[in-house]
Amino acid sequence: MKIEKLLNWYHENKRDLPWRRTKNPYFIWISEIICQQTSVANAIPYYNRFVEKFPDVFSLAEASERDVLVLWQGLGYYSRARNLHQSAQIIVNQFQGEFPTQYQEILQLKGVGEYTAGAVASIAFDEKQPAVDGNVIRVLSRIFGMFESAVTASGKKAFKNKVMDLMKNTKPGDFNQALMEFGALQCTPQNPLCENCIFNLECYAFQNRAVADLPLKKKKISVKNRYFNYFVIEHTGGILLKKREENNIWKNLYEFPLFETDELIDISALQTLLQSKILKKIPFILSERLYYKKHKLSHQTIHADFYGIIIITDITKHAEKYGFLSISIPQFVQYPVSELIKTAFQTIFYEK
DNA sequence: AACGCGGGGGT
DNA sequence: ACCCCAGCGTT
Repeated sequence: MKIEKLLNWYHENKRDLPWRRTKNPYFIWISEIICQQTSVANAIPYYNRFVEKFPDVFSLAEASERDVLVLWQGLGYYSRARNLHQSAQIIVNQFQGEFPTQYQEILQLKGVGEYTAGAVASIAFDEKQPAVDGNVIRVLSRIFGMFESAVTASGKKAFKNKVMDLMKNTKPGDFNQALMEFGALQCTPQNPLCENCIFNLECYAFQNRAVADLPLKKKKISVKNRYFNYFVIEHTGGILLKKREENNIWKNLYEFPLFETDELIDISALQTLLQSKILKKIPFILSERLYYKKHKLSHQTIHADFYGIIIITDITKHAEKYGFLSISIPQFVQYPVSELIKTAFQTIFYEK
C-alpha cells in the first residue's frame, strides 16, 4: 500500500469539517468525543453548538453538568458528556488549564480510550500514535485480508501494529485522518466504491470477492423490552420531574415520575399497584393515557405510557420525599431529557 | 471477554 | 429488519 497515494487521495477528497480548521487540542478533543459512535453528519451541528457555548476548557469546567447535558440532548451515549465535563475540570485543576500534550496523559482523561488518545495526540500534537476506529478496521481488513476480530486483545494489537508500520515515514495526524476518511467515503460498510478505488488492484477483499465478508462481523446484541409507566402530574402552573440517578440508561437526565414494570400493565392494574406500593396513603386517580410510544434503541425497546394523574392532596408537599422537582412549563427546556421525554412533552403540552 | 450505553441514517 | 457509526467504562 503506497501511503503517498492515500495522502493524495485525502488531499483531493477530504471533507471540510469544522474541526479540521484548527489544531487546538481542546477543539480536537471535543470533536473526537462527539464523533464516538456517531456519524459525522449528525455530529457537526452538535460540535458547532458545543464550541460556541464552551469555547475553551475553562468555560466547560465552570458549567453545570446539567447545562452540558442540555447541549448533548439527542446525541445519545450521555456518559460522553458527563466524562467530558469531568475531564475539563481535571484539566483546569491538575494541568492548570493546559491541555495534556502526550498520548499517555491524554489517555488518563475520562472518556478517552486508546482510539481517542491516539487521534488527539496525532492530530493536535503530531505524536506517532495509531487511531484505530471502525473505519480503519474496515479498510485494513479488506485491503490486507486481515481476518482478526477487532474486539480481542490480539486483534486490536494486530490493527495497531499495522497502522504503526504504515505510518512510519509520514505525518501521523494526516495519515490517521486519511485512513479514516477513506473508510468513511470510499471503503464504506455497504456498497463500497471498489470500481474506482485507487487500491483495488492490490485489495485482498476485492481480488478475492470477500468485500462483504470483511471486516469480521460483530456479535449481534440482544434487545430487551422494558415497560415505562410515566406520570404527568400537573399542578398549579407546573409539572413534576425527577432526575435519573441510577447507573442505567439516561443517567442524570430528567423525566416524568416513573414506575417501571417488567411487563405490560393496564391502567387499572397500575392504579392498584401504585396505591399499594408507592402512593400508600395519598389518594389519587389515574385519568387517561396521554401518550404512548415504542421507543426503539439499539439495545432495548422501551414501551412508554404517559398517564395523567390527579392527586387529591397537594402533591408538592410530598415532592421532596419522592425526589421530585417542581418546574413550570417554560422551564422544561433548561433540563436535559431523552428524545422520548422530549417528544412526549411536546405532544402532551403543545399539541393537545 | 462480554455487556451496557442512544439515536440516527442507510439499505 | 438489520447494520453501522472518528468507542468507552464497568463487570
